[in-house]
Amino acid sequence: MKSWMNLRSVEIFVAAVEEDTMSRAAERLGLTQSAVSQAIAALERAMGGQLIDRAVRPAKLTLLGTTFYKGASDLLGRVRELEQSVDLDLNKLLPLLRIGMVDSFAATVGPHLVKQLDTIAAQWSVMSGVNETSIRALMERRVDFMITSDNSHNQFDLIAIPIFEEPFFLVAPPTDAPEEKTAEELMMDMPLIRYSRSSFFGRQVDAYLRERALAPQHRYELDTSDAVLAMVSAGLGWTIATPLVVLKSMQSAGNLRCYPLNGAPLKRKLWLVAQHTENVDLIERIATAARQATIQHCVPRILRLAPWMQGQVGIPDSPY
Amino acid sequence: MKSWMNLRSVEIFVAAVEEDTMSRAAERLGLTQSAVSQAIAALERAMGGQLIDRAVRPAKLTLLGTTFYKGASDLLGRVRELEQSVDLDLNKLLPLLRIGMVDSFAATVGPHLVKQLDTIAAQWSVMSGVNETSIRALMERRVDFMITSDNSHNQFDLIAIPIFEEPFFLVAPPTDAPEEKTAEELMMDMPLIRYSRSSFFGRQVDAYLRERALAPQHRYELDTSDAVLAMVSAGLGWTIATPLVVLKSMQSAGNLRCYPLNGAPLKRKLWLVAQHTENVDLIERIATAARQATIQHCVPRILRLAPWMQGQVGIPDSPY
DNA sequence: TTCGCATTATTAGTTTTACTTATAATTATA
DNA sequence: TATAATTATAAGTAAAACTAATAATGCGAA
Repeated sequence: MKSWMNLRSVEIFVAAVEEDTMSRAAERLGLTQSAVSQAIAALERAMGGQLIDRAVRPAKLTLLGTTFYKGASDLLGRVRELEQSVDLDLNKLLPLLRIGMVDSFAATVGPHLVKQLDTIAAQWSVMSGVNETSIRALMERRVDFMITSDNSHNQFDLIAIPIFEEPFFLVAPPTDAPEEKTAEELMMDMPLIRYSRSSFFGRQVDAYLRERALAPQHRYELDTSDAVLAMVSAGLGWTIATPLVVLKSMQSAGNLRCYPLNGAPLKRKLWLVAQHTENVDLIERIATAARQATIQHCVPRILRLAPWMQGQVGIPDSPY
Repeated sequence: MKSWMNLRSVEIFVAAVEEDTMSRAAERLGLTQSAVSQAIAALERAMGGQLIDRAVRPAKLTLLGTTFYKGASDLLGRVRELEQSVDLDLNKLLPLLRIGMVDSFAATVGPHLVKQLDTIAAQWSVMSGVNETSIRALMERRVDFMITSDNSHNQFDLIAIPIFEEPFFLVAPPTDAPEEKTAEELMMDMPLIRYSRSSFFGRQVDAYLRERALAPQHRYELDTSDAVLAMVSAGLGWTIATPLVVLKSMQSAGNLRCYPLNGAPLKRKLWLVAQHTENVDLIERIATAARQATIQHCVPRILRLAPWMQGQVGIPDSPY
């Protein structure tokens, strides 16, 4: 059960193969020739077969040696990778940092986040298209980090840190009628302005409505949240949105009214997602900055917009 | 430069994560709780950060711990794989052994090889189609071993052991004329019976002819060597072949005459090819058996057929 | 709070392993 | 056959991995 292999002797053997002689391997590793000889002999004893044919000079690898060398040097490569992933010097500038963000986040928190982290990378590439914020972009290494609500990260081998949580709510045009209507009444009165189902956001909203058995008439379907909110603002109907989305579209949307949805609140969670080979300090630093920037620059504006949301927006609990 | 990682402490950490507590990990590894505690503390010191958050109970992994755990358990998996590739108990039967062979080998040496190795596997799958003897079949793991002349193994990460080497020669129908003709005269007198270019063998012959600037008329092209030799035997032309191919087609081909080719002899090398993760003892045992079977059962027949070939057929030097 | 329980940390001593120095043995080459 | 280069072996030392025993910590219950 206990494995006989240890990295030190594997490293010594690989050095011996690569340097062609044990003596040179010893030099490279800062050891005596004797140590190398003993380490390789021990390896051979452990695996029960010769790795090196010493009956000829220069010594040649046996078949066992050849196969083992391939696997071993591959293994050492992975060890180096794992080591690097836990100690990267963050005082040095990264040459390039590629990060994807859902567009509502990119337009609201994004600038503050980049400003705060400016010193960690010489060059930034911030992408906010739908394609660049799907887990696929991360898997295909088009981006290194991602702030997204796509929660399919748990199906893959990725690190995901919760950054921000915000409720969905109902957005309607301002009424001139003095009496307040409830969310339900509004939903009956006017048509739904829909998001395109090609976005994760749109599918999330659809799922919510289906779950509630709400099948409102929908004559309008648009593929950017700006356009959706502009329609609402023009009095053409209502929609479902989250604070960041509304914040982003403030200019184009003008005046809007926000109503809480009844029942258990549907929330959207934004995650910082990264490959698990990514350096940990770096992940943590980005996560911290993203949380801070959101709290500092957006939460106050959100609460001004809809005070009843107090306690519903914020940072979700850490999962690990 | 020298890496701080060692497999033992990685193993201990992984056990601790998987068993949830250090005490249980100690039990699983047959250690004291103290050893586990110390090993993990040492790891944390080496990488300069906490892996486990002990301020809460049950203890939770930190982010660093989470990322490290993923990489670490992956690494351990690869270590086990590497270990297994060098110690497989050949006294136990393999459940299934899939081996591809070029058809001339399968038909001549094949049966003797299988007979000799019968005890190593419970079930055999011997494949000799063109597709099953190309390196691709090995890369796609449709077969575990392969005896082939396809030499593209050096482009991939494969083990290749030379098994047998044999010269190409000219095959012509028996003449009734008492005077001996030279190979060149024969090639001028009669048409070439060609192998289909879809086989590796056919392409090899084509390359040879092109290199020699030989562009003989070829009216016949056939896709099995049996058919080619049957044509030759029927007096329709000449072809180029190797001993094993002729041996294989003896029955269908009847009487044939073999002439050496002039100039540097073109040889075909047969290799035993396998993934380098394959067990070494197994590779070596198959290679040895294949060589023996060829020498014992085919070389004598070849030399009876063409005594001048003495010294040109045999086992090439070992490369490692 | 205070106690008991479960877990982890620390200390000191022991065993094992990794390494060095010095010397012997092996192989290739002149 | 000597000699140059390389590898192996023996004996001793330093470092590490581990154990046993005990102390410290966090949690839940009275």
